[in-house]
Amino acid sequence: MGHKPGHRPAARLPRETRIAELMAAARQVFRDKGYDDASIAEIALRAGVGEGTLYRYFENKHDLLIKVLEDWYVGMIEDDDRQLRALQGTRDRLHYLIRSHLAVIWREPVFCRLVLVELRAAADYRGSALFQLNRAYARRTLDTIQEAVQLGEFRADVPLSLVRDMIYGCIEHHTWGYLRGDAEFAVDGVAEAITDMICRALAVPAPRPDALAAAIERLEALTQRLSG
Amino acid sequence: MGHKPGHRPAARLPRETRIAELMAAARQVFRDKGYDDASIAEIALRAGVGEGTLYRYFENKHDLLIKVLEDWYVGMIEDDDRQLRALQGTRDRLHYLIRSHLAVIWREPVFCRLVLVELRAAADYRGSALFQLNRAYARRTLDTIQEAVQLGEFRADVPLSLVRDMIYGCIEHHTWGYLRGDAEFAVDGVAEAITDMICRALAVPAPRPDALAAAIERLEALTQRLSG
Amino acid sequence: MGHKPGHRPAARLPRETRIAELMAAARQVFRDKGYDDASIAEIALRAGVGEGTLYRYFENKHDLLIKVLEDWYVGMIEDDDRQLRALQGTRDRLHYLIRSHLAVIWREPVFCRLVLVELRAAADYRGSALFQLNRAYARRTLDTIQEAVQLGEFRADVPLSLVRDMIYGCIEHHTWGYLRGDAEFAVDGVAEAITDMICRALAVPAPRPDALAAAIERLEALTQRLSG
Amino acid sequence: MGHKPGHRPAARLPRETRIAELMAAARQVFRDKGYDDASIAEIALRAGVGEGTLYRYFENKHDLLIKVLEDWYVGMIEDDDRQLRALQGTRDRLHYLIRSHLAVIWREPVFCRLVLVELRAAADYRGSALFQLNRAYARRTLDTIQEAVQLGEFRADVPLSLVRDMIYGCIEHHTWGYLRGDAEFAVDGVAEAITDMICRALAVPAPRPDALAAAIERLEALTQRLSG
DNA sequence: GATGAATGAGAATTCATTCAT
DNA sequence: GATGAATGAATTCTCATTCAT
Repeated sequence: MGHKPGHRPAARLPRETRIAELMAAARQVFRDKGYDDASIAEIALRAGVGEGTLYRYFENKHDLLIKVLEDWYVGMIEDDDRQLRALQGTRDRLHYLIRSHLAVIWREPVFCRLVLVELRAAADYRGSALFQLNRAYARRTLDTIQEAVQLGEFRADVPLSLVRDMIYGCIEHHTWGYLRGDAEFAVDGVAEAITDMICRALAVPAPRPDALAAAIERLEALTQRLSG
Repeated sequence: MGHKPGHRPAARLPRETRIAELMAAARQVFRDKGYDDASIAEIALRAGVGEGTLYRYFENKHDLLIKVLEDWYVGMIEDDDRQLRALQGTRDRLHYLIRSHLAVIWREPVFCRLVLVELRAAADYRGSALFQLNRAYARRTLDTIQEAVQLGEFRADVPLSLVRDMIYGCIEHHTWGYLRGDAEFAVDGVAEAITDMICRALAVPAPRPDALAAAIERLEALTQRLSG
Repeated sequence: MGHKPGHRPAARLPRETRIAELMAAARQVFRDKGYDDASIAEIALRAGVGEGTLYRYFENKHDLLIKVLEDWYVGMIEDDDRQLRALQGTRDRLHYLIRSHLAVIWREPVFCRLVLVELRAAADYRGSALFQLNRAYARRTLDTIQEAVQLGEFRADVPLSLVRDMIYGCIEHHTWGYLRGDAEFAVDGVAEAITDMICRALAVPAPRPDALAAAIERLEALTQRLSG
Repeated sequence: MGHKPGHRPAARLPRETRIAELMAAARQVFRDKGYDDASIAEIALRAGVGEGTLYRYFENKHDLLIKVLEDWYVGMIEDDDRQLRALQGTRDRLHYLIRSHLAVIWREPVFCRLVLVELRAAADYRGSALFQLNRAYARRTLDTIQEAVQLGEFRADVPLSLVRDMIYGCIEHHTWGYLRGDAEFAVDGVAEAITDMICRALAVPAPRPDALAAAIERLEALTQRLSG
C-alpha cells in the first residue's frame, strides 16, 4: 500500500460524497486565492486527501475550476429561478433578473471574475457546459422580453440578443471596478437605472404624429358634418 | 559581460528609434502569440537585438506589453478623433463612436482581448496609464451625450456613466465570441442596432402637442353630445 | 508536469533517507566547488534525482547550504563532546578544545570558510540555527574557564566572552591563510602556544611581594633566635 | 563624438582629480549599498560621468572596490600613526592600537565588513596591496611588543604573530554582531579589557628576587641543621 | 578622452501531473 | 482506491563590461 504508517489514507467514500468534499475544498481555496495562486496541494490538504486523489475525480486543475464554477452556477440559477417564478409583469421580472445578477456579483466577485477571465476568454468556452449554463441563465431574460413583445408591451423590431448583451454587458462593465476590488457599486440603484433604460429602449413607439394628425382631421370633418 | 567577439552588436540607435523598433517587434509577436506564448527571446530576435537590450527600455515583459498596448491605443484614439471632428449631429457622432469601437475590435481582436484580460482585470488597472487612456476614449461618448442633453435631444434624467457602460458593455459582450475566435459579427449592423437602442432609450418623451390636446377635447365634447 | 516517459523516476524513498542522500550529495559538491560555483543541477545529478526533488526538501539553494553546514556542525560537536568528556583538568580540557577547533579547520577548510563568509556575515545569522549551534560549541570553552575560576585556578575578573573571542578569534585570524588556501599551519604547535597564552592571561596573580617579604623577615628573625 | 546634444560630456579633468572624484563617488555608494548592491551605473551617475569612464581608470568593479578600500585604509593608518607617535610606554601604545582598531570598526562597519568578506577571503588576497597595508598596520603592534620584549617588559618566549592574531582576532570576533548590524559594543571597555589580558599574557614571570633566593637558602640550611 | 547603448550567458525555481506502492 | 514522492521543461531577468561614435 502506498501509505506510511501513521498516515491513515482517507476513508473510502462513495464517489459522490468524495466529489462533494473535494469541490467544497476547492471552492474555498479558489475563493481565497484565485486560480493561479491556488495550489493543488492546498486543496488536497484542505480536503484531507492526497494530491493524487484529486486526479481520480478531476482531469486537472483547470477542470476542477470549471466543475467548481459550474456547481456554483447551477445552485445560483436554481435559487434564482425559484424566486423568479413568483414574479409577474414584464418590468418586475426584468428588474428582478437585473438586480439578481448584480447581487451575484456583489456576493461572489471572485468567482465572477474567474468566470469572466479564466473561462469566458478561453478558446474552448463555447462548447463548455458553463457556456450552456450561461445561455440558460440569460434565456430567462430573453424569454421575458419575448413575452413582452408578444403582449405588445415591447416593440418587435429589436434584435433580442443585443438587448441581452446590453443588459449583461452594462452590468459587467459597470462592476469591473468592484470585481477588481477597487470600487463599490449600489445594487439597487443600478438595477433601477438599467431596468428603466432597457424598458425605455424597448417601449412600443408612440403612434406616429402624422397619421394621428390625419385621423384627427378626418374625425373633425366628420364631427363638423354631423353636428352641422 | 559585454558583447562576445563574433556577434557584432546591433547598431547604436537613438533612444526613441530603438524603442520604436522594439515596440514594433513586440507588437508583432504579441499579436501572433498572445502574451504568455510570446517570449522575450523571440521579440529580441525579431528586433535584431540581444535580450538584454529590451530590459534597458522596459522594466519587464509585462511592462513591455503595457507599453505596446498603450502605444496602440494612443494611435487609435488619434485616428479616431480626427474623423470624429468632422461629424455633426448627435446620432451621427454616436453612431460613429459605436461603429468605430466595433471596427477596432474587428481589426485587432488579439490586442482587445489582451487589454480586457491581461490589463483591465489586473489589480493595478486603475492607476495605470491605460485606464486614463480609456477614460479619454470613453469621454468623447459621454460628451456627445451630454451635449445632446443640453440641446434637449436627450432626456436629462439618465446616469451618464451607465449609458457609457451600456454602450461599451454591450459591444464587448456582443463580440466575445469574435474575440475568442469562434464567432463573427457584423460591424455595421450591430452599430446601427446599438445606436438605435441607445437613442431610443435616451429620447425625450414625445410631448403631447397642444393641437392634439385641443382636438381630443373637442372630439370628446362632441362624443358627449352625440351620445347624450 | 509529471515525469517524462523514458526517464524512470528515482526510487521512492522515505523522507529521511532521501534527505540524507541529498545532503550527502550537496555536501560533496559544496566541498568541491564552494557555494557560488555549485549548481543545483550538479547536486541533483549526483544525488540521482531530478532538480525539482531538491526543492521538495529544501527551500532553495541557500537553505540547502545552511542545512548541510548545520548537519556537519552537529556531527562535529557530537564527536568532539565524546572526547572532551574523558578529559580532566583545566589546561587539558582547554588545550583539547583549542586543538580540536584547529583540527576542524585543518580537515574542513572549505566548510569553515563557508560558515565564516556565507553564513556568519549574513544579516540573519543571529537567529539562525547555526548561531545557536555555535553558541553551544563555544559554551564548552566558557564552562571550562568558569569552572577554573571557581576552583581558584583562574582569576575571576576577566570578561568571559572576551576570553572566548580571544581564543576563537585568534584561531580564526591565524588560519585565514590556510582557509584561503595559500598557507599552512601547525595544529599542535599553535594549539600549545594559544593554550599557554590563555592560561597565562588568566592565571591568578602571584601573591603580593610585600606580604611575602614580611613573612620571610619574620621567619629569618625566628631562625636567628633558634640557631642563636 | 559619442555624446548626444544636451548631454555635455564631463569636463576633461587631470587624471588624479578625476580618479579622486570617482573614488569619492564609489566610496559613498559602497558605504550605502555594500558591494553586490552597488551598481556601476549608480557610481558613474553620482560621479557625473558615463559608465565607460570608470573603466578608463579602474579595471573593473572589484578593482574599484579594492582601490577605494586601499585609499580608505591608507588615510586611516596615516591618521593613526600621527597619534601613535606621541605615545610612550608599552601599555599606552598597545592600548592605543587596540582602541583605535575598535574605533575604526565603530566608525566604518561597512568597509570593515567589505575588507573581511570581500577581500580577505578572496584567493588573491595575499599578493594584494591591501594585504601589504594590513601588514604595515599590524606591524606597529608587533613592533611595540617586540620593543617591550627587548626592554624586558614582556617575556621573549611567545610567538609574536600569534599575539597579533590574538589581538586582532579577538577584536574581530567580538565585533561581528556590530558588523552585521545586530549588536553594539563599547569601544573603551573592550579596549581596556583586551589590553589587560594581552599584557598579562605577556608579562614576564615575576623574577624571584635575589633577596628571596638568599633567604630561602638560609632557611633551608637551617632546616637542615635543626632536623639533622 | 568620454560616452552609454548593446550585450548574453547562466541559473534558480515552480508545481501540476504521474504512477509505483 | 489512495497516496505523495518524484519530475523537469521552460523562461525571465541581471548588470558588469565593451567599443563604435
